[in-house]
Amino acid sequence: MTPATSTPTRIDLSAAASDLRMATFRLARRLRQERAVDTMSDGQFAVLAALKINGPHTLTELAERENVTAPSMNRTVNCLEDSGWLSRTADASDRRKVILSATDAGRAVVDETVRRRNAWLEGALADFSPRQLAVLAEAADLMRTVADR
Amino acid sequence: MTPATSTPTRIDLSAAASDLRMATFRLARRLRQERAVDTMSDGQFAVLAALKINGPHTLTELAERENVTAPSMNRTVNCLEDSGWLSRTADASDRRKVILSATDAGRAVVDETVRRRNAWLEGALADFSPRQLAVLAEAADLMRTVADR
DNA sequence: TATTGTTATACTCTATAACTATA
DNA sequence: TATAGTTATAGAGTATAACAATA
Repeated sequence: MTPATSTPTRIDLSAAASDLRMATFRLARRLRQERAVDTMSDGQFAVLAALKINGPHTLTELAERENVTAPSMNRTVNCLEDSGWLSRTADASDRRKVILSATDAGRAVVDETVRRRNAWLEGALADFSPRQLAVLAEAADLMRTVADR
Repeated sequence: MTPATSTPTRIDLSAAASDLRMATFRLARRLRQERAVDTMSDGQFAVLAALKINGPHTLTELAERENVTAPSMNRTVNCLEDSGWLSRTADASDRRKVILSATDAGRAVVDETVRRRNAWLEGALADFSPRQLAVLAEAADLMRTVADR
């Protein structure tokens, strides 16, 4: 805005970056500790949650979304299918393709896992004021923007 | 504290927790991609950074800190030692113990990685307004508070 | 006997290469 | 010939069990 704020802003940028980097790693580490009891692996959960939230996908779509190879995703999908959380159906228009969908049980597992993983953080956030929660909500949005660059 | 406000607050709390948790993991994952040495794994870097920042540790201390078993940490330490980034020295007072320290080269690798991650994040934050940077700065402070619970 | 570090071995996750079926 | 999915096999990383040295 004004010249008086432009120089501090440049200094703040470097400090803000360093602070945000350290805070992000520390919170990620703490959150990882709290979910150590989970039965499903991170990769399996990410796939199941994507299917529940964004609807059915093909194998290649899931592999690209999660940045893994098709054989690796195929193994993850096999595990989820063996557990009854995911089902394969043939694509009528292109018979090379297989449509992957979360089953009712799979959707329930996603909800339950999200609830459990959120529980600790919700407890921690309960001490904060509505204004502080709003700050965190806006920051989360900005962080997602940064991460998707 | 009326029923009219308590219910919306509880809903916001759950959503804020979920958004913050996902944003934190995504940003941490993106930041971890910025490294000084491609051959070093995330686990190896975390150990080396801990030794550089918090000083020498024993094997058991490192294993507990990183939430892995002693044999697993021993393997990580062996890799870092083979690369010349970490050194073992005997503990004079208790000869069962081995003191693990980052070498000069190891400290330099940590510094370079931190520098790269900060530079990348600064570039990403450059698009934001002073108000948005202030939001991120306050959020970083709150996140640190949560992580230290 | 308990603790610290280490080795032996197995399991999980991911990757590359090769194969089958379909477009 | 190219694409979608799958199987075969190998390389990291982590785990449990067993062992050696020291307290």
